[in-house]
Amino acid sequence: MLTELEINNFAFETIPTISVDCVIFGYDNSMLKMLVRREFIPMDGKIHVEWKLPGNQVRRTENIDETASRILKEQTGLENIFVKQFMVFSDPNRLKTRPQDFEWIKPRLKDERVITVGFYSLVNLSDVDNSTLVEDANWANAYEVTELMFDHNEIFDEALKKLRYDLLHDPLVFELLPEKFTLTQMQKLYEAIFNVSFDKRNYRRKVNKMTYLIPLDEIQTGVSHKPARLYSFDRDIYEKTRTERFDFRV
Amino acid sequence: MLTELEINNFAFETIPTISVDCVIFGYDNSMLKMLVRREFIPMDGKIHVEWKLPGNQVRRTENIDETASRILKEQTGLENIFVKQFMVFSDPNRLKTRPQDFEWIKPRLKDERVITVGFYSLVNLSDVDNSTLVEDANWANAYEVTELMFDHNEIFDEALKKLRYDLLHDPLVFELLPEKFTLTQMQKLYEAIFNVSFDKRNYRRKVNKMTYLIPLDEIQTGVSHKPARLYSFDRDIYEKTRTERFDFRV
DNA sequence: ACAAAAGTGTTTTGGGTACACCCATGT
DNA sequence: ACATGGGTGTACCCAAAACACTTTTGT
Repeated sequence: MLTELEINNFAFETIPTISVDCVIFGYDNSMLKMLVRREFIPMDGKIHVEWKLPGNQVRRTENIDETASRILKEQTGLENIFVKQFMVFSDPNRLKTRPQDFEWIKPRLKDERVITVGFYSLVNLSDVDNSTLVEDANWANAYEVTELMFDHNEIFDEALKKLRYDLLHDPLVFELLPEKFTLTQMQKLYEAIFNVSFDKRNYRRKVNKMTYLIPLDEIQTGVSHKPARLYSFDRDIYEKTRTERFDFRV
Repeated sequence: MLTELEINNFAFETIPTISVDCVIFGYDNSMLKMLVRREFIPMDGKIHVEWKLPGNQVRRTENIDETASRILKEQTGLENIFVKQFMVFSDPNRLKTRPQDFEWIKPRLKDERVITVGFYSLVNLSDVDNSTLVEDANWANAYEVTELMFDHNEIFDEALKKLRYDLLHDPLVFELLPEKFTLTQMQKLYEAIFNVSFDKRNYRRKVNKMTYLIPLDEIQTGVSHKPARLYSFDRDIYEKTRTERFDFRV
């Protein structure tokens, strides 16, 4: 029989040699952003300032999706957000390519060899209460990512590739849009993530065929131009009408 | 200074809490197959006969792709074969859902919690010397997979999904075809893997646009019908002419 | 009246799909 | 001569892409 303390200790205990790193994408004002964390590393008599992806170790009681959701909650305060694993990074020297990186992580390790699972996630920045954002966190422009610790630039590159692929095949856009949105907001979001631009008429013809995009009896307010109609996404209709060969490409 | 023995021990030492499992697909005679291994598990006074995917632990000196290639070499004798990671399986209870599974793996564990990385691979069965095939290994019909140990049925299902997806986007078919092949052999291969059939004329019109499919001045011999022209795959031309939006779909 | 974004149709081009017959070879 | 798979062309439909003007609102 375990005491309550022992049970708690077990619940929070992490397993060695594996971790989870998250690329958290956010969208705001036509810009695609990503969350990075700052670390101060004292070494050789000076303080190194470095940036990294948020990450953590895996607890004995959770699967890796739960680890990723936990990281997301810690960093953004948000729960029930879509997270998706996309690749494992396992270079035996991945923690040791730069001395300051290893200096930072050494006291946190149970084993010097750690394999990490990359996750990406999508949040709507208007949902994030930036006043509660962890102090050393920052939303960086996803197209101007600076040098990150460890293999985190490689992890980011793969995340962006996978995000783009998945957006073409799953209704992920709606994770980033508000409940009610205009067709132009939706178009701008695709354009930001793919760094391209679409013809408005062709774009609208295409999305008008999507039966799960519901036109509401409601229009924009507070804009100094012709107000646009609002739409919402009906996940039930989407699930019922999606076909095996469905191509979400816009 | 380490002795040679100590260096060797380190080289073969494996890391805890992570493993690699391989779904090895093989093609032969219009059939898609997969490699499974038999295990005999004595428990409760009887011998359980169970099947599982080939898998192994990760050595301290290798990355997970090297682990997968090593498993492939052990099982099929083949080297330099394409292997691809597709998903991580991390349910905290994945080793314990059936008592006989855990009984088998228990003596092999450094830690009761193991997260596994799923890989798939493709081999041409005419390249495999079946006389050297490990005794307890068997090429099973990929469309009639029986119950496997642990979460290996789930791993297989995901592997087949990923294989099909990748075949539509990368020149993977050529891993399964001989050096020189006919267009019908290629078509039959797609049909076996996707479990569908294509119209011969439409299929040929499509592949004729692929500039990296080189028609040879050579035809089939030893067949009792009009001999077909042989083709080969030119990877250089493929790499040079492939575009971002290229769609390999047939 | 002006600025700013909403909204709307037509034409051209290329790919997907459906469909049936003759050809070259071995036996 | 026959059986077997090899090899070919045409017509229809639909989706993608290119392209410009009018409408509605706030200021």
